[in-house]
Amino acid sequence: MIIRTRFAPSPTGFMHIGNLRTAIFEYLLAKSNDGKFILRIEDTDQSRKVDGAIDFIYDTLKLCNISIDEGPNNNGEYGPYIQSERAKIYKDYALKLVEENHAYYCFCNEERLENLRKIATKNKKPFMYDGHCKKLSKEEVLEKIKNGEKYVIRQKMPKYGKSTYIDQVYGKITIENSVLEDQILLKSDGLPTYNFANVIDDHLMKITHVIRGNEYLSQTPKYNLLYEAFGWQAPTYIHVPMVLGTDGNKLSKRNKDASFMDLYKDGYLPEAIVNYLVLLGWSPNDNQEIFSMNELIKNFDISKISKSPSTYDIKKLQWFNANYIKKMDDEKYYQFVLPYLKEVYDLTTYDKNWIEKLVQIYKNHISYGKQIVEETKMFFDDEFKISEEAINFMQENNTDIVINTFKNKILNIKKWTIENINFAISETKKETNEKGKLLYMPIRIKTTGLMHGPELADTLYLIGKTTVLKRLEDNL
RNA sequence: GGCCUGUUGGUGAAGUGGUUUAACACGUCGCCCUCUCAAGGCGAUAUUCACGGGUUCGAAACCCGUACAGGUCACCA
Repeated sequence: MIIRTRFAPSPTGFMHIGNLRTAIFEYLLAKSNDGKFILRIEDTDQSRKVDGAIDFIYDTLKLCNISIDEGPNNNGEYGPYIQSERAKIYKDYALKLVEENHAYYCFCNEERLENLRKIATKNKKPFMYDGHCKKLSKEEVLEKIKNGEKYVIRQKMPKYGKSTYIDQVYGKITIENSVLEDQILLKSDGLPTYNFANVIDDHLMKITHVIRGNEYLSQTPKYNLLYEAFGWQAPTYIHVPMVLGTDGNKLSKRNKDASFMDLYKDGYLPEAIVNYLVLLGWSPNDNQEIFSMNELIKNFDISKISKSPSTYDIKKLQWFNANYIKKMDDEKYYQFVLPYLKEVYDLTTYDKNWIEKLVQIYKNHISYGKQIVEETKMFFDDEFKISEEAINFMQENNTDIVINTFKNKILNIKKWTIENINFAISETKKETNEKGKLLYMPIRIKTTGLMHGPELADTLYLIGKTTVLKRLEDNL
C-alpha cells in the first residue's frame, strides 16, 4: 500500500507554527515510506477566503523544502484539489446519504435554532439539534424544496451505544454516541461543512493516514460514522499534541512570534524552524538534534510522537537558528544578512568588502538575521558617546600615554589593514609597557566609546582611519 | 456543565517494572579562554517524576481516585 498523507489548510493567508508542524509530520510520514504528500485547500467557508492565500501556502511549503506531489498547482489524478471546485461531488454524496437514510433534510431556520440554544443555556445543558426535521416525510420534504425553502442536510447519528476507534498516538478512544449531534453535512449555500468535505476528499483522494491536532480526538467518531455509512474504510488516525504558546494557551494569530512568515521575515531560517518544530512533540531514537530534511525522512517514526502538549520556546529556536547561521558559507551568509542592513541603512557609500568584513565579525553573535542591525549599530551611528562604565574606567586609570602612543603609531600606517593595526597595537604595547586591559581598553573606549565590541583591530579597521584618528585626537 | 485528552526541572524531552541516587539539549548560573562582547571548553542546576491510595520483593513506569491544565460541544475550519 502506498502511503498518502495530506495537508489541508484553509486559505487564510496566515500559518502558525502549529499548522506547519502538522504539515511537516504529514510530509515526513509520507516520504519516510516512499509515499505521496498531497495539498488540499479547504475553502468551503467563502467568507474567510483571502486573496493570494494559496500562493502563500505554496511559498511557505517551498521555503520549508516540503515538496508537494499533488495539489492545486501540481498534477494529480484526484483533483481538483480546491474544495470550492468540488461542490457538486459533495452534494451528490450528501444526497446519497439521504437516500440511504443516513442523513436527512433540515429546514429549521436560524430563529428556531437560536431558540433551542437559549433553552439549552437556560437549562445549563449543551446545545444539540433536536432532530426536529428527521420526522419529515418524503412528500413534505419535496413540497418544501419545491417552495424554495432553504435547507441543510444533517447526518443521522445513533442515539445509543458507544463508538470506539484506535488512534496511533493516543490509543483506544471511546465516545458515547449520545453526545454526537446530527451535524450539518451540507450548508444552505450548497457547500459542505469541513467535517463532511474532509471525509469525502480523504476517501476520494485515497488518503491513508490522517495527521491532525488532538482537538479532533473526540470528534473522530463522527467521521467514522460517515465512513461506515458509505461503506468506506476509515484512514489511520494520528492525532498529535498541540503546540502551546508561552502563556500555556493554544497558538493563535495573537501569538505574533508563532507565525512562520513573521519568523522568516525576522531572519529565522526555514531549515532551523523545521528542525525545531519537528522536535516539538516528536523525538528521535538517539540524541541527535540537528537534522537535515533527508535525515528527518530517514528517522521519522510516528511511534515516537508524544501525547502531551509542548510549549513553543523561541530561545531554543534561536539556538537552532544560530547553529544554522554558523554553518552557512560566507557568501550565503552575506546575502542572507544584507537585506536587513539595507532596510535600515543606506549602504551605497560603503564598499562590499567593508560590509562583508563587518557582517562576518558578527556571524557568531546573531541568532536571527534581523539582529545584525542592532549588533552593528556602532558602525553606522555617527553619534559618538562614551558610556558610563567607560568614563569610570578612564577616570580610574591613567590612559593618556597609551592613547597618544597609539595615535602616533596609527598616523604612521600607510595601508589601513587589520594586520597593520595589530602591528600598531603591539608597538604601543612595547613602548608603553602596558598590556591587557590597560593597553586595549583606553584605545577601545576612545575610539568606540564602549567597553564591549568585537576584536579591537577589526573594530578599528571598520571604523576607518579618519574617524579613528579624529576620535583619538578629540578631548573627552 | 457533559465528554475526550494530558500531567517527568524554567523549556524541549529520554524513560515502557530492577545498571534511574531520572539521559540528552535549550535556558540560567559559575569557572576557563580572552582587552571586552560573542563563540568555544568545563562544571552546576528535579533527594525525584501533580497529589493520595493500591498492585509488587521492587514503580516515574501498572491500576484506582483526586487535583490541575488543555481540547470539544457552530450552516468555522
